[in-house]
Amino acid sequence: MTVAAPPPGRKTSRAARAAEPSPGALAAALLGWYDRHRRVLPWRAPPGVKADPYAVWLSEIMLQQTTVKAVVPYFQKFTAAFPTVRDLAEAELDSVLRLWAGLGYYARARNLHACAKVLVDRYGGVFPRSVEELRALPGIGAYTANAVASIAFDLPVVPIDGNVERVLTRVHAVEEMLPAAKPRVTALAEALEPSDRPGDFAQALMDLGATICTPKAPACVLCPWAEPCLARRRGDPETFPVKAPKREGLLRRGAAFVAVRADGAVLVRTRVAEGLLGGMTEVPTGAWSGDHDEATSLDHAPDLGVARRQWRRVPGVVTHVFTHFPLELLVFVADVADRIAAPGGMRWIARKDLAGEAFPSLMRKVIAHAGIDLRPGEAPSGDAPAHAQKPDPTKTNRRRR
DNA sequence: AAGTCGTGGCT
DNA sequence: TAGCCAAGACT
Repeated sequence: MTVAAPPPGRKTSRAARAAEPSPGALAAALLGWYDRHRRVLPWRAPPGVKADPYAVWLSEIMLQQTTVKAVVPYFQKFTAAFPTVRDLAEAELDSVLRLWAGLGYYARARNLHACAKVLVDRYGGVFPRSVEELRALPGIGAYTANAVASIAFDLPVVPIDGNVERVLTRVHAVEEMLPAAKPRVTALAEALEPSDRPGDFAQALMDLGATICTPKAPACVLCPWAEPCLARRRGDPETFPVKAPKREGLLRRGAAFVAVRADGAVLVRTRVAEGLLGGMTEVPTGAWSGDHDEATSLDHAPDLGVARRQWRRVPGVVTHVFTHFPLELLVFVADVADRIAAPGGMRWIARKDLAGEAFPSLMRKVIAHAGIDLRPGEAPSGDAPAHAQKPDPTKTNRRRR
């Protein structure tokens, strides 16, 4: 199946074109590479062993727009806490969100839980074995349906993710812009699908994209598809895939309020179930807007019946970048008495329970900026209030100049 | 169908 | 450093 490398500075000759490997040969080369270089991942079954649909599904949901490195510890936590789909279905949503906290895209956790319930209620806890039924489940789109179908059930379908798009647009030098080129990429993938080992083929394509055909500085010399790859022949593999430039979001600002009781408890509330950080825990904040007025920040403080001057501004600002907008939060801290009641819709969280709360990363930054260490087993010792600790300069963004 | 939806690691 | 972007889904 090996094709002679074209001479340097070549034009694609008729002979070279005629010698292009067949789809079957390409698939065989990729599977051979996979057998030698497949990654060992916690959710991946050893060679020759059937994959566990639950592990495949859980990992695929976690891996949506998320790196393997970030997912691994979460996958471990989830499988330990919820060994089966039924365990997950029977859990409270809040306990799922607490375990998911920090991984981002929290709709995935809500849909994960909803999906587990449907699987138990309607499928007896057994994953359906068709793409159509999988696709109809909460949180499972075209990609994940194909991923589960191929990896867990060896159905002959190809999940098209960012890796596969990159590999195929490079091999074929697809100049059409994504996502417009998506149908073409799908066709290219389907043309390569081998009659056997669909699950390995899918994973091989993704491993190739993740370890060899990387966005920057692809390791073409190690690639099983180096010779037929048109992008490599052209010498500019990094230019593929062609994507439309995305415009940046506008900066939003706001104020966050960390009320700390004498016993160390912190005032929090739960965000609405849908939308940004839906269902997650937060300290009270004012609105996040492009025209936040610092002078009136305290107007948005929770009503604890304390004087305005009890709120002291922590120097610096917490910055956070969401996918579609950057955010700057001023942080105010107030020490209040133990007897102060939580305003409606809010509650006090004991110091020892802070680490386990469903705080998204943004809120962990805010709380850390306020001088509170969320790490479990790090209760403040002695007289100094927890928030009197010096803010960690590595996690705090002081205003420059 | 284009906008919404997180986060951290990498270059 | 400042952008880029990772095994996308949903509306």
